[in-house]
Amino acid sequence: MDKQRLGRKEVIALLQQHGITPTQQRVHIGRLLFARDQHVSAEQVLTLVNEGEIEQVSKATVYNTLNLFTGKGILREIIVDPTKVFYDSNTTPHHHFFNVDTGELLDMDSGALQLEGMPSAPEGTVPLGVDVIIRVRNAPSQNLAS
Amino acid sequence: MDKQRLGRKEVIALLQQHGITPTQQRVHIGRLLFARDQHVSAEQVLTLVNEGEIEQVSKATVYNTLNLFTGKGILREIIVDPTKVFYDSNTTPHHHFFNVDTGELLDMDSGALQLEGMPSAPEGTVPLGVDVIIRVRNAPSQNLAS
DNA sequence: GGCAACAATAGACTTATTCTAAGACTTTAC
DNA sequence: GTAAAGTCTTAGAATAAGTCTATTGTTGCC
Repeated sequence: MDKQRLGRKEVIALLQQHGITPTQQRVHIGRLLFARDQHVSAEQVLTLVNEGEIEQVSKATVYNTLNLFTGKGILREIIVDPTKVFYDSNTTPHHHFFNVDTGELLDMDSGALQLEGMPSAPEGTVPLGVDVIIRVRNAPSQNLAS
Repeated sequence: MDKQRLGRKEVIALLQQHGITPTQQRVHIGRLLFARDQHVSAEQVLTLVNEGEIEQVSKATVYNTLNLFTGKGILREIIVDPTKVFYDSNTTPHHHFFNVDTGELLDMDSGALQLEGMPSAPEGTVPLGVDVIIRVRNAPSQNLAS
């Protein structure tokens, strides 16, 4: 996980476009998140954001901000690990591999998987989105020494 | 959630077929779970299993048993709700709707949704299964009073 | 019957996330 | 510029799902 950053201006613009007041800490968090497509947990964000920097952000604010961004649609929640939530800074439609051995989450080549014959949502509900997760496990180590 | 039950004999046979020693509490839990296809949380199982009965099962045993059944393939874990894990007593391939407003989990008509062009698992991993979840929310109440 | 292996238990513990109550910052009105 | 109102942030307490530990109970086997 490198420490690449986005410019403040771009992040501020992004937040404002989505009706989010760009406070210092939100911009700070946003700069880390939106630097590139990535999967992070709240704890990782908390660590990154306070890494040897002057600006400190509290745990509560990290959680508030991640939830706010998710609600506004600029971040996507991924629920695959029973012990914690991941956040994906890529909100375009795509799917994931989840390695249950390592806890790693990987993007699937977009376009690789097509869904055919999507059923309509149950009575009285409207669809929010589709999550497809292919659960994988480390291959048993056979002939790894070739 | 009604209290329908399966016969002890059938559950014992099922457990033994999967190499599980059929102890009293495992059979008790199994009778509730396998009475029909359903989605339950560990807490629900704990409540059900101790509902006005003589036989009591501890929390630790409920968790141990659910994990054991999942490992042996007679129960399926469904991770959709960030606050808890659901267990599905229907282990045949099928997908789900998840209502984020109510926390309800519904089966999707099997065969409704087809996956085309499944990509291969990443290097060094083997696939375990595919989870498809359509997230829905309660429809905003327009013209409900017709 | 006695023993070894396995299973169940109560309750303490862990950990991600949320809540609470207080203080700090911003904005607007004047 | 100042004050009131509203919005954010914060530390730390609270919550709750799930796991662990150390002990006791069960079961099959000779």
